[in-house]
Formats: sequence, structure tokens, C-alpha cells
Amino acid sequence: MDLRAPRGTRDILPEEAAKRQLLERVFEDICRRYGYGEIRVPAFEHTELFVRGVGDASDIVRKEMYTFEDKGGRSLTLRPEGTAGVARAFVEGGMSSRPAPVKLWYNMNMFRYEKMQKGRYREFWQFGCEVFGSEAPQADAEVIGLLNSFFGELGLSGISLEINSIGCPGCREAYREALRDYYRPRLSEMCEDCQVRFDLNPLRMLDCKEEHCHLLAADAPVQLDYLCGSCKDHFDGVKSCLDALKIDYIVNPRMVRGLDYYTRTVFEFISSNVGTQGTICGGGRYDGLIREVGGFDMPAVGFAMGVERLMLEAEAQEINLGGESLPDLYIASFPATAAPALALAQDLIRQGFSVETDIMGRSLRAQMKAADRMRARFTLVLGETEVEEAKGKLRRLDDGEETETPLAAIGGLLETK
RNA sequence: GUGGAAUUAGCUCAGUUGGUUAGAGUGCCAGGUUGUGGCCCUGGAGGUCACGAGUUCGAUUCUCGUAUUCCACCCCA
Repeated sequence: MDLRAPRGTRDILPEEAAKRQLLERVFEDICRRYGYGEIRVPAFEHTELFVRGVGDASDIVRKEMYTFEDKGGRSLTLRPEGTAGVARAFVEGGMSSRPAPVKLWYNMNMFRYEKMQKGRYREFWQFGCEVFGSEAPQADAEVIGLLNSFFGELGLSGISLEINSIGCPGCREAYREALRDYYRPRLSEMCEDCQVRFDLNPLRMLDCKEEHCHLLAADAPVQLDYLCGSCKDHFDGVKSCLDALKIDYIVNPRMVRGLDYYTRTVFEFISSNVGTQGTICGGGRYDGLIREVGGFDMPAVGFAMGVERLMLEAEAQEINLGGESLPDLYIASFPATAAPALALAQDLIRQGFSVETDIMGRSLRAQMKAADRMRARFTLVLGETEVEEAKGKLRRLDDGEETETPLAAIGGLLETK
């Protein structure tokens, strides 16, 4: 029996948990300032939600879902992404009757059955935002701007933004046909995957890595040339907003996202520090999804960011995410004064300080070593004399300076020294 | 899902051309006398050498399988 954590899952030990907490705090705070409210949705949903929402042509639905049948015979799936569930909750919770736009953020774990690699896990976490109810390019620009602010506040740099427009269903169909017309005479030269993609989703043929397919893609027609008037205007609107926000971007006409629900704007934030899993964040517009999951027509735009990839990026850029919480005071004691020491520690903890005391039954010397090792700011030796006279010496560990003080005044000294 | 590499102490790694009780550094615990940390010294705990089979008198070492991780694809966050 293998008792290790299952493939693709990982433990987050205290040091890493503290760092992630910092990322979470920064993200939450940014979202709050941009006017987004938090949403939490179930970790599993009816399988059909993801099949309809994410799309049965997507790799996620075709081969990466953790699907199981519960004891009631329902087919359920651990969420492989957040948007479908959030969209479902938006409809089910009657949020479509709230004043538009409705702006939501989340921080949730996701599950995909994938082969492991650095930055790619079977259980992973995503920060995400969704804006419901606005068709305007300003909404697209706002979520991109939020991300840009987020990376900026973390001190991350060198993350490039790529954008594209894949059009609405109308102009996309025109483009699909143009693509098929281009590829049809060349189909026999192409790889097996692409022959499948030809019928299923010819857009995916564009970023095939097979050498020959890749060469053919270079001359293939580009979606941007097939945008209808309103989609073109929309894309121009997004770009001019990004310009106004002074956000650099690269238009990548070959970018295709893996989820079927996207319309018009798609974008990725890409880093070179995360190995081949360089996409830290991906998003776009999904104007048809709300109807797909049972609501009325409702435009929406959002993104999801891989928290583990963000961590790798922060680590690579040597961003200080903190992670250590040091005690203000270590109270050393003797067997006869161990109980009063515990009581004094409790008292100071209730005053808001971080205080450690010996729960190992160690010698004084060993307690001092322990205090040093955990890098406590101060120590106080609480012996019988100190207890009787209700005063003691507060010793600052970095320079050894000692201050005589009544025990009742320790809190004040910890604050000022 | 395809191809390749790796797996020895909590961590980073040596090592065994197949042969008694498997090593280092670091970390951890204790001690270096009676109430004071960092440096230093001494001692200790901790490994079924990833797991399971096979070959062999004998396997941590060779072979196969499995698991896990990593790399390149695929794909994505």
C-alpha cells in the first residue's frame, strides 16, 4: 500500500503556505479595490455542466476530467476549471438580476488528469475573475488591467501579454470554412492529430507543433482577417484601452485557447521562467457561456491564473514573499516556574504578541539555544525570584542588551524596543 | 496519451567493479556542572538504499515490473 500523496498532488508545508497566503492577500486586496466580490462554488458539479460549458471538443473534456458516479447514480466531475461553475452559480443564484456588471473573483483548487511536469499538477489552484453583463471592450481591458496591477504590486516583471480575437460564432464560422478551404488540399500531408482537428476544431491545427503542420500554418489564413465589423471594432476597442492603460501587448494571431467557450478576446500572460508551462494566466471573453449553462444571453469576460506557476515565477524572480513569523519573546523557565511561565506567555499572547515558552522540559541552556534558533526578538528568564518579585530582565537577542522590567510592563517594552 | 532520465538519512548528495554492522555535510535531540543563545567540542536518534518479483551461495548494486518525480512532446493554469 502506497501511502504517499497521489500523483500530481502536493502538500503545502508551513513555509510555502505563508508565501501563498501573501499572494492571496495581494490578489484579494486588488480584487476588492477593483470592486470584485468573492465567490466560492462546489468542487464537483454535474459532468454535463463541464461538457456543455468547457466544450466536448476540448482536451479537458475529452481526456482530463476526474469523473465519477456517486451512490445515487449521478455522473459528477471534479471541477477542471472555475468559469463553468461560477457561471452556473451566477445563473442559479439569480445574480443576473443584479445591477450589471457583476464582478466576481475566486481562489479555488482544480483537478485535471494530466501527466505531471513542473508547473502542471493534477490538483492545482487558480485565482480567477469573471465580469458578467458587459459587452464593452472596457470590461476586457479592466480584467487585463487588474492582472497587470497585480503583477506590478508583487514586483514581477518580464511577463508578456499576448492577445488575439477569435471572433463571434458568426465570423468564426466564416473563418473555419476559410481554414478548411486552405487545409483541405493539404490534409493528406498533415499529422494524424491534425486530421482529427480538421473536422473537430480546425483552429487547433494552427498551433500544431509537428514540423510540417507548423510550416503549413505559417501561410494559413488568419482569424483577424475574417472578423466581422463589430468584432473588429471590439478588438480595436480593447487595444486602445490597453494603450490608454499603458499596458504592452503582442497581438498573436495564432493564439487559440483550449476551452471552447471563448469568443472575441483571448489573452495569455506568459513567462519564460516556468519551463514549458509558461502560461501563468489565461483568459478571455465568453459571451455564449451563460446561455449554455441555462441562463439568458449575457456577455462575460474573465481569466484564471495558476497559483503554482505564479509561485514558480515569483521564486525565479527572487520576489520576497516573506513566509517567516518570528516570536516577539521567548520565556525560559525552570521546572518550578514552568507553569507561571506558561501563564505569562498566555497573558502576553492575549495582548497580541507572539510568545513562545518551553514545552519540551529543556534545560535553561537548551531553551536559550531554542530561542536563538527560532530567532525570537527577546528572551526573559523566569525563575523563582522573578516570579516572587514580579519583575525580570528582558534580553534582546541580536545585541544582548538587557532591560530590567516589572512583568506587567513587558508588553509595553515589546512594543517600543 | 508518446518518448527519455532519475529515485540512498528530514534536506543536499557520495558510495558499493555483487560480499560482515551503508557514509558525508546540513538539520534534529542531548551533554560540555550549579540561572543565559550565536562559535566550538562530544555523544545520540534517524535509512527494509522507492516498492515488488527474478538471476545468484549472496542484490542497495544486475534484469524485469510497478510507483513517484523531472525533461521533451501533447496540452494548459
